Amino acid sequence: MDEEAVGRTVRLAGWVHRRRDLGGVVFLHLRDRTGLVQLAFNPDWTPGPVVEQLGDLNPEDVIAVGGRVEMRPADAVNPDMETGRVEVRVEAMERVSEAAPLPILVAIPPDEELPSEELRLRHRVLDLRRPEMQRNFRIRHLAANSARRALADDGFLEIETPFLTRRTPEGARDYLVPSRIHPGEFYALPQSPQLYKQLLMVAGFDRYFQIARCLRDEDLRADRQPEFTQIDVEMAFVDEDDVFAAAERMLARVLSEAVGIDLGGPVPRMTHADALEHYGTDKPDLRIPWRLEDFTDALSGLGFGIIDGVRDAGGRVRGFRVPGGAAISRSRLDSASATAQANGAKGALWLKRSETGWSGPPARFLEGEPGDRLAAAHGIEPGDLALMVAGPDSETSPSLDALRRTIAADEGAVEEGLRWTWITDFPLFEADPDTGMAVASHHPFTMPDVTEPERLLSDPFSVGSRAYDLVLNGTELCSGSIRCHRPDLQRAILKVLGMGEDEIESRFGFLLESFRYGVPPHGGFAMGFDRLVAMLVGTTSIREVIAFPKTTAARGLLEGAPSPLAADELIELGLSLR
RNA sequence: GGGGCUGUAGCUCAGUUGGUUAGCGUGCCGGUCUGUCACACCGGAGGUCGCGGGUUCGAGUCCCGUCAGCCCCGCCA
Repeated sequence: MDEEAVGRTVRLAGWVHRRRDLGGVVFLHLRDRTGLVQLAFNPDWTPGPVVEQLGDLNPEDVIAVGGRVEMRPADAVNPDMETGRVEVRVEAMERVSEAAPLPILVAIPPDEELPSEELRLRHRVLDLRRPEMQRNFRIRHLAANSARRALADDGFLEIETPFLTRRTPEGARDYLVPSRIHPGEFYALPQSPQLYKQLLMVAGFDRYFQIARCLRDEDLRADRQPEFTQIDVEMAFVDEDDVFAAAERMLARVLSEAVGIDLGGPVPRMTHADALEHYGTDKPDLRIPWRLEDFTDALSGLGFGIIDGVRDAGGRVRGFRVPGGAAISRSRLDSASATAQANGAKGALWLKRSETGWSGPPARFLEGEPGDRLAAAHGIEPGDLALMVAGPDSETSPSLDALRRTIAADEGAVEEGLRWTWITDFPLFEADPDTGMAVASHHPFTMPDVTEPERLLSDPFSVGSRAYDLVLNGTELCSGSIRCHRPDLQRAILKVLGMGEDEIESRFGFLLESFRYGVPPHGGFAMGFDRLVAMLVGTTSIREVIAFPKTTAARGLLEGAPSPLAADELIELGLSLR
């Protein structure tokens, strides 16, 4: 609908977005998925009955009109509107459907806040009509299409896997489906197609992908929904370089075709150990220029009891320099200390350097040479702040990660743009903090970086893995690994995780059995599609890119899910409630 | 499971140390207006202050509980 249509007689249908009744002449914005266009009603070209009917029109009525596309008068052009140079001079109109008064507005004035998310979800069909939401889902569609085409062009085959699956108690809680035919037995909805895609590799499908729904019965967040979508990819006869290249080819195409962004060359890599050392987290936000440093040498042995005590206990003083941060107020530093405590540390230490000297808790130990040494070793200039946490790395890392992110956000130190990185060389196992038991740091089907099963059993925590994550701006977007295709290593891994022979057989026997008949080395990844799209449209809540999301209490407000079952329905399923 | 924020008209919000009749904007209804685009102007209707209990002469305001939404921790291989 633009200049090229001028002079044409058209028939348009859509929703009444907004109406401006000037008495003799009436303007109306008609809206559909493609946008807005102005309808002009004027007694000079609009029949009387149509003009009369206009008075009854409500916002969100569905109407169909016939008329002629014309240029607007020069002084009535709206440069803010895509179709603002033209209008449709209406000669006929039909009111197709009448809209009741709206619980929430679709045409929200520019200075008005959005309705509460509760109301937006309850009246989702109205919320989704807003042009912003229409744009989100157009981008989601483009991204899915690009990913599918990119993978297909790369030789991947799209194959579907079951929704009704066997429960695998590792990992997240499963959503369960009672079997009517087998009372007392349950299907599990898949947390991911992990095992099936490995079976497809054994089945000879070389390169598989699926845009797959995954379901996990865990507590929710802005970036976590009970059902979410992954671009699930697996390939045989590959190493990490092959997987990264495939992921990057797909990503480059999605970014370029959906939103016109350039991925910008190969994604850099960082080891898990380096990420923890320099950023305190395995998903660093590289838009923040500050890196963690070890201040232990510069600050210990000066008589500051806290620091010397931590050092003697094997801990370190780590922190980061905030250029110009000396201007940060005492109260904000106090709240920084609270942030550190909320993340497991005893508190945060701070030091400000001015032209005349140091201030902050350790300042009195820094008179003269020690202060100069500190400044030189860590590049601390007058006007800078150093924010530090003392303790074991297990406490300082999460605290410093939180501090680095909150202070950077406060100070406007988060740079624009997209900063991607692969995180590699994860440990195979982590110790459960409560029980000390080994748990898989990625998942139990990851290839260890050792070849002897004995090494796994004797010293599991020293074993590395061939797992990797793709991190964007501090968000884990994608995760994967080269899989363990050796039955002996796989059994050893499951043993380390605390399973006996019988349990291994009953839960994963089908996988290990398949490995007996010729299994190709394989690996892959799963990319969080909702998070990717959220990033593409510029939001952090994946509810903005899911048409009908659940609330944080896992309810569907629109349809009213979940809902109770009647007694006879329970009986048919062989269930009774406590 | 834990912590925090929010809940007042259809919607977005204000509401002072507890005090008389709870307000602005928008939407809705009625009216005027022939080039608007958040049209403008005039008039009107609209309230279980989330719900329950308590303190008080008196509670939107204070206390306890509860429900809902959101954010975070735990959890999410």
